[in-house]
Amino acid sequence: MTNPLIYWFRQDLRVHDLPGLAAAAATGQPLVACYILDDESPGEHLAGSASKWWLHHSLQALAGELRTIGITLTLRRGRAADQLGRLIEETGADAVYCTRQYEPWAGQLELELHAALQAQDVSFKRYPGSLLFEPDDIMNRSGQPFKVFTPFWRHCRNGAPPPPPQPAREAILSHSGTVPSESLDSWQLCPHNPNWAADWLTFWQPGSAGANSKLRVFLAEGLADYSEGRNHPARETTSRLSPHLHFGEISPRQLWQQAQKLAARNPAQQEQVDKFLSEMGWREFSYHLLYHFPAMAEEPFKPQFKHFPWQGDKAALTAWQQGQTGYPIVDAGMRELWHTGYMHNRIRMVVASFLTKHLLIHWRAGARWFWDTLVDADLANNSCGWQWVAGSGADASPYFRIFNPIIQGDKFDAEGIYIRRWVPELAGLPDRYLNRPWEAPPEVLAAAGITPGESYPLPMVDHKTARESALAAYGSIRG
DNA sequence: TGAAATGTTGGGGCG
DNA sequence: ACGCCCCAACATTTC
Repeated sequence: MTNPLIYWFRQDLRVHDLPGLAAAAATGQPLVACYILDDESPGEHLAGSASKWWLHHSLQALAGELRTIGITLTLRRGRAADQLGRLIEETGADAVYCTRQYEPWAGQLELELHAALQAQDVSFKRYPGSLLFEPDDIMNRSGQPFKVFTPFWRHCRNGAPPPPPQPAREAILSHSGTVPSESLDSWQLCPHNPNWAADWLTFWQPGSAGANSKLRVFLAEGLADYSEGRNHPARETTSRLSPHLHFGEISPRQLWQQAQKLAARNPAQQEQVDKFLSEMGWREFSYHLLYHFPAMAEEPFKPQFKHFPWQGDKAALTAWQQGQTGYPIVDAGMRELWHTGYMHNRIRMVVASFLTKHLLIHWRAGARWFWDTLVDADLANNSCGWQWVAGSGADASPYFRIFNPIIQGDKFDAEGIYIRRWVPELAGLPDRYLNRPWEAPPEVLAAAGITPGESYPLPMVDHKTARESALAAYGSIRG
């Protein structure tokens, strides 16, 4: 009688193209599939509210998929090390397999588990599966990690392409019999009182099926105009795959392969495909940076930013969070985030620039808010993205690249579709005043039913003044 | 994956 | 015909 093997699901909530799971199946051992809700190991990087909502539904989807191949997903709550130990005791498993994670806390946990399990004669194996390229494989000529995106990505693209996804195989896993499981509902990952996610399932479908459907739609409809269209928040040109990628419901290798296939069939779209792949490249770059520089989530990558004169205006932070800054494009973005758990990437840059530069609020305050409210909250992308905007990151946008929220709105939401959707109190304004309601003549405001300062806030800061203060603040830390 | 300030050029109105 | 001014359009530099 062979001992069972535990496959420990983490941020790899899929069945297909998952090397660790394939390796587990290849052993021929009976399988115990588990997910452990660990509130302790992540420390302050414990999943936020929107992520928890997603996790609930994603686990439900995964359990369903596993069921179709005869496997029951066992749910446990507690420290991963404790729960794995308990499962080993209960089942007599002699091995634990999982997919690697790259967050500093997660890497630390993997090391500890490796030691602890080995001491009990249980083998612990971790496999790649969340990235196109492993961080240890991508180094510059002097053996150091890349700190600039362009050479990083050139290096990745010039080397061997990522291996193609593994073909789907059916019913290769045998289950090890019943192992007691907690109930997903008892974890209460979904919000209630109030249930702010009541309608989220109408636009999100967590799980592999939802991921594949998003990919299909993107390849068929979004990709053709990706390069330009991706900048326009009202267009449905972006893939919206980020939460699916974060939870590992679809593998990046699959995205790579499908996009390349499409370019092979239709060479005219190569430029669009390359752009899409390079966005995946930014994801890789962030993961590699966080892996090599684990302080990235807490500390500025550029040390001089330790002395940046951030301001801690609580009321200003609240106005930003609630989408009440008086700058329509900023407010639209913040409200999209609050209502859907998502924000278009272009607008993320705009609101992040506004928080760190117009309001001079620390990027970590913004990162924390995103962490709690985004369904795609991801430590690598979030930390690197915020540091990029704030100017403190590796290969960051120069500090003085201060987005003008008025011009950004004019340029990327020229017809005002995005603003009218998320800031409906401005819907009656003609396009030319949508991004500058304070300039609208009284009769135009009256016709649109707007009372500045009441139905919609006046700008909380003057753009020109704020820009000058930001430049002065930056001047104070320049070497 | 910016914006604003500054510089340059060239066309048109006009004395 | 010419110089002058204005200004849009574009280019460069500066933050």
